[in-house]
Amino acid sequence: MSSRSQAIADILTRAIIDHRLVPGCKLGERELAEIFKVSRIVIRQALIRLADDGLAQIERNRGAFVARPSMQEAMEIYDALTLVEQGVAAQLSDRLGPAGFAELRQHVERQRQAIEAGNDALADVLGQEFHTLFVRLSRNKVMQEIHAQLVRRTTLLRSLISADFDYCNLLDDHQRVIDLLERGRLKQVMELIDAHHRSVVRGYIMDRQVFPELTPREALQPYIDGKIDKAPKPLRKKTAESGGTGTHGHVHATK
Amino acid sequence: MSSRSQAIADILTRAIIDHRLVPGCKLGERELAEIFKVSRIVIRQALIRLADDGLAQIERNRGAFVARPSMQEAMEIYDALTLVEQGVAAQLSDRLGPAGFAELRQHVERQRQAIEAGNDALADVLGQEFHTLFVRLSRNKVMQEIHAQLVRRTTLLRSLISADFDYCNLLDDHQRVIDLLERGRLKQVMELIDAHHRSVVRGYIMDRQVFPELTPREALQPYIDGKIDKAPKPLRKKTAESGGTGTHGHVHATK
DNA sequence: AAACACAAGATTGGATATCAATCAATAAAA
DNA sequence: TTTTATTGATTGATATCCAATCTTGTGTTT
Repeated sequence: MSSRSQAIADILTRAIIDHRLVPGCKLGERELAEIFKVSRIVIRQALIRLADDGLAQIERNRGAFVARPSMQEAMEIYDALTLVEQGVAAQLSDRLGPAGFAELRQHVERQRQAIEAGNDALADVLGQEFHTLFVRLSRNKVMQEIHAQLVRRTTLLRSLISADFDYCNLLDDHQRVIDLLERGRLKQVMELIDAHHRSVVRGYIMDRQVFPELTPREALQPYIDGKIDKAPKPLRKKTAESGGTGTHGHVHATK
Repeated sequence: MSSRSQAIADILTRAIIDHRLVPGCKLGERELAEIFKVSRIVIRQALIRLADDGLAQIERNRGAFVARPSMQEAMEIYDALTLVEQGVAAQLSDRLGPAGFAELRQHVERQRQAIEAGNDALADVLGQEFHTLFVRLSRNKVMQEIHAQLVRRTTLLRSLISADFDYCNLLDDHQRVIDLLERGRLKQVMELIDAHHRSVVRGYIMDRQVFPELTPREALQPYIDGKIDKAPKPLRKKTAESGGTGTHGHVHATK
């Protein structure tokens, strides 16, 4: 079993990517120590890990806060993500066998079903996981870790914006990536990946102010109680109502 | 000023990439605490940072050691580095202006002079820095940090191998990358980057045994005394004598 | 009333001492 | 010689304490 501080860092990470802890939220040592019932030092170690991961920012003598990336940094993160996924696509275009393509298609199918069922939260998660699966097929653990970190940071970014996503578009993109990749159309795949991420960034309107709806204690309690474990269930306020027909749950950017 | 643990992590990182601390070397908390004259807690925090960076490995109840990457991991690191630099090259092929090209050429010229002067250590460092400069020109801080971490890990890898490098070949590669990039030959640039890294990996013969020549105390003392500060001066046992003519310092893999 | 200065309180960064759990290595027994 | 116990050392973690610094609230001055 790994260390306590790592476990706490994992929980904090989950809470952040679940948008239960929003950017700018103070992560006080004493408060967290009480919540997790550990000493302040363990909390500090966890916060160091979060800061190294880009999810928290530690200011000397002021404490740690959930990171509040600038628009500039948001762009850089998406650029980096695009670069990584394009590179992986290039590698996979040579090396990916039928089993790999099958796995990708199966995943897309699962997401399609989630959308049909109107389960936006699940669809959101599956949409993210597609990218993770994509990179995992490269069989490069180092690359996987880099990519996972970037994905976490993009997930954090979503707390800062008031846009939502069009799951169908994203899903179609995934489907097309698979098709193009299988037919060896690498150039088109890479353009699609670029466009895919741009379509996400385009909707970004950074509201510098984010209102925390939960105190850290409220945000973290479910994880401690074990009420939230493996299956990610993001807490997202949907700004547009989710699709009612059950077949095409389009959700568009608001404002 | 940043935290003490960060400063110590930086020193340890420097000591590792300078090959003063070799893979497998035990990083005992008590010992390091005495060396740096801080408490064990600060050391532990520094070690956490190193582990997050992939330079150290923490085993529960056993302590921290300088990372000893497997051959598999070494390959993955180089693959990731190739992927990143190819991606950056693709970005730069659009966006890099004359000033950027001038900066690259100037750097290569400096390395050429170092080689002519027979200063292998400096040439080595400059050779590394070319890659860093290359990525910096992308103006993406997120990407820079990812790349810097990968470079640190490749530098660590060099402690594990008995091969040395042919500076001229690498320098020529750098020169050619610039030329090709300027002429918009992106495809060739990317092939060259791939070949460049492969030529490095090809010489890898991992000796699982590495003999520490310095105790941690000996390895770290110079940094504490401030005798080694900014300019990296790697301590490398050259397995072949450095070029004597002054114009072509070829150094080949041994054994 | 607004601006500034200053003191009190709170928080972080770090030190020290202490304890339990675990690993490593030696010593003892079969 | 192999196996088992014991001992010692190291890590993971806690509690307590202290100094430096930041925040805040108050009071004074203009």
